[in-house]
Amino acid sequence: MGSAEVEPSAEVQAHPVIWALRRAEMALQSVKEQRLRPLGIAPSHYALLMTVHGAPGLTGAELARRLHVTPQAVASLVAKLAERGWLERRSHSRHQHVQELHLTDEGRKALEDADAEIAAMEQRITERLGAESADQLVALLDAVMETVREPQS
Amino acid sequence: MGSAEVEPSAEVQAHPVIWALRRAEMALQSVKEQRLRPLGIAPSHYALLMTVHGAPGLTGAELARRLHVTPQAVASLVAKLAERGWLERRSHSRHQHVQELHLTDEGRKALEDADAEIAAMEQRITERLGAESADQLVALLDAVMETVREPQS
DNA sequence: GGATTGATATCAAGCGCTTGATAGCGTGAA
DNA sequence: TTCACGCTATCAAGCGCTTGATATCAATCC
Repeated sequence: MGSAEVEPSAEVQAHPVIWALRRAEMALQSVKEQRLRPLGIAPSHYALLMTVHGAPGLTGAELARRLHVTPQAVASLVAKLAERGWLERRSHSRHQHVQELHLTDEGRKALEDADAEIAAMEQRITERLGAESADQLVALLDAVMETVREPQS
Repeated sequence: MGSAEVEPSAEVQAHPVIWALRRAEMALQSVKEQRLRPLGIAPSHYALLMTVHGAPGLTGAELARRLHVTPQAVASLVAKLAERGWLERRSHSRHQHVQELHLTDEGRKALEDADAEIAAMEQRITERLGAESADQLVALLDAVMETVREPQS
């Protein structure tokens, strides 16, 4: 126990923003996984369920685009979640071999439980930072994302 | 091409900080990989080389702890980099089966090239945000990390 | 001194994702 | 009508990492 909490200091000092971002995100993902594990839900499951919840009737391909993974990865995830009875595949009216994805009632319940955990994390962060700083953090992160995606100088 | 740039809006709205952080980090990692690819260096290679550079003579196990991966993953990486002639394994004086890791001159050169790319990213971000905001972003990210790691309320 | 503990490295198997390739089907141009 | 194109899903193989288990050796305890 007691993770050593060491870091590649040379890199941290050289590129503080990039490393602060990576460290924070890794910590966030790690805690997310710990909180979701008792529910039997992997972070990828949560992301998938959340996306289907926000856009019922999605196809696997569209889901893959939104999650930034390949259609094969989505197919594998969907198969597992469907087998658990959390997700339902209905064939599209026009295109029969296209599958529209919908949450089942059980799926909605599971998502609700998972989302409560994530919401608690978000709330603790917002409380600690304060609403203003939280908003500012989001704005700064968006700026970083835009900057980084701009064509290289 | 043209990534659709769509997002699971339900989740973004529900947990703005967590998602802004994830989006920004994913964008950062994606660009990092694109910039490193022409050099034949994966992000994991870069992180490993950087860590060995900052602490020459590290063992594989210690390296694994610092990179937050398993010793097996490190061993695989080290084997590849040693085969390329970028990394050298010297057996420890007392413990013969323990390997101390050192960069070769070629390894240092490769790391230099890679680091120039990452440094350029950091610089563009800092220029865009301004020094003050960049410092503030780092502070906010550190606060997020601390908050998230605190024992649950 | 000889057994136990702890840290190292390494072998083996599994998992989740990737790239690559294939097949079905609706749409629009020739 | 027909044929090429685009988007869907899916099969197959590979890769990087994980968990689990094992062997070796220094340090420590009895």
